[in-house]
Amino acid sequence: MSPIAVFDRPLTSVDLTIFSVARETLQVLLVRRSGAPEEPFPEVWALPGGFVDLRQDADLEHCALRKLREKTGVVAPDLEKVGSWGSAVRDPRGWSVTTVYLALIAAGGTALAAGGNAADARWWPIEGSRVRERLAFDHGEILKAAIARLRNKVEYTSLPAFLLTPEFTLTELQQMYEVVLGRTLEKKAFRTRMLATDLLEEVPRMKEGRSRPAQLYRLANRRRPVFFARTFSPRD
Amino acid sequence: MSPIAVFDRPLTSVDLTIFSVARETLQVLLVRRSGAPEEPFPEVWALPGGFVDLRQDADLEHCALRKLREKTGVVAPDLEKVGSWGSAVRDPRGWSVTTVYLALIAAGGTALAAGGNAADARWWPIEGSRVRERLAFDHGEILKAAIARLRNKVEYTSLPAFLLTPEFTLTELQQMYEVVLGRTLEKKAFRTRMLATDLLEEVPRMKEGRSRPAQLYRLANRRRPVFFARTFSPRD
DNA sequence: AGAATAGTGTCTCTAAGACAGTATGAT
DNA sequence: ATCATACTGTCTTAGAGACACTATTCT
Repeated sequence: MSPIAVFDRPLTSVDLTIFSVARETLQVLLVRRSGAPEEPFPEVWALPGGFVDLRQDADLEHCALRKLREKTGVVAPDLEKVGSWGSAVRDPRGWSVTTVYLALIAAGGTALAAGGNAADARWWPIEGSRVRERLAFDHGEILKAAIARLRNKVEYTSLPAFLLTPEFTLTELQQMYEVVLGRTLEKKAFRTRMLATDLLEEVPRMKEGRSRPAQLYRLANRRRPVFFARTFSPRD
Repeated sequence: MSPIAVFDRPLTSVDLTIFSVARETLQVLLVRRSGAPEEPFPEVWALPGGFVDLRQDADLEHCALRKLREKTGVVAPDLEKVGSWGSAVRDPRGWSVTTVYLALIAAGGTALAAGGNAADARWWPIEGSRVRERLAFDHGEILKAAIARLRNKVEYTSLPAFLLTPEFTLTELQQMYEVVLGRTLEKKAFRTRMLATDLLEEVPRMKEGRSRPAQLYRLANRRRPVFFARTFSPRD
């Protein structure tokens, strides 16, 4: 094989699908692209992301974490690969490959005001499998795939716990599942299932409200989501 | 944002994890790298793959299909993204990103003799989550992730059907599942489950053998794997 | 007392696991 | 008849779904 010429190298970027829940709706973080006319898709909304910086980024995940920090000021508790998209035509500047990550962040608390172009970052509600706005590049298709991945994974993991503040009630957790999945869940089955794992720890405190107080829980292990049993489950 | 200099572009490749089953063992296709001393990892076994050809390949999946065809002469019935790996150090030639695909091909029938360096392509048995040989680059880690993905997906899809010839018996299908998962399955539950979907179609023929003939089936829809019901399954 | 929300009891239903039993071919 | 393998009957168990019921706070 001959040496690889630089013109054989595609443009390489990272994009992020960052989800949260606000006002009982799944939301995704988008940024508005620069208005400079030499840029593709000027002023069009897009997934946050950007080109890999070979001097700054040790690997793709570091690059994604850096972009996330620059755009939102948060450190993602969970960053998951969604896939990569690469073709000759997805970017008018030439053959390009993007690697896409997915992150869930807690509702409300995040100030988007950190970066320079932060005024042009905002949450968009998911309607079905998309946002109302038409997105730059193939980001509409990518977002669709990320939502599908998220919904699928929520069926059998504790991922939605990352959408909540450190302490929460079972009802709040159930609401996160329901918002992401777009359907209601049965209360008793949900609670039995959640408590059957070692996912949650009671904290010795109740959430007071307008009625009966609710037990507060926190994640027993903040790092990675728990996987629930599924079909063909191994014998023990 | 300033224009992207070519030296900001990582090397970009595609690698394939191609699995089959032979002699009751899951096998992965590996190729031996060139012995030329200026190449990294000379004569070391590696996943088949190579750099994207910006003039030849329309997109990453076409590139993967081309590599697969060049190495094995088969057209993959199912090509699935596993993920991408990119870092400054995974290739000694510089910052590189590889996108990894997974394919299952039917046992036995495939002649590996197609390409030029075909003598250096062979099936390696999977032992646990790896092959005995030490692989080039980070291909050991990538293979481990691909096997994990495969095993996980087999728990709830009809993927192993792609490991079989067009017509097969339920016992043969069950054996494919058992080999991939590395554990035995209960016969009655397996058959009930398979026949409960519209995955299979009876063909009006039996497989004759040393004992009672077995009903032959084929896939009702050859295109994509079927997904089985799982926890939190939607109400109908 | 009544509203509101937290949390439980319990029945049904489905599908997996276990495993013994029956069916149908070759020899 | 015996062996080998295909295929089924049926009991048990685990967990989801349904849904009514009880519990604890507030006003």
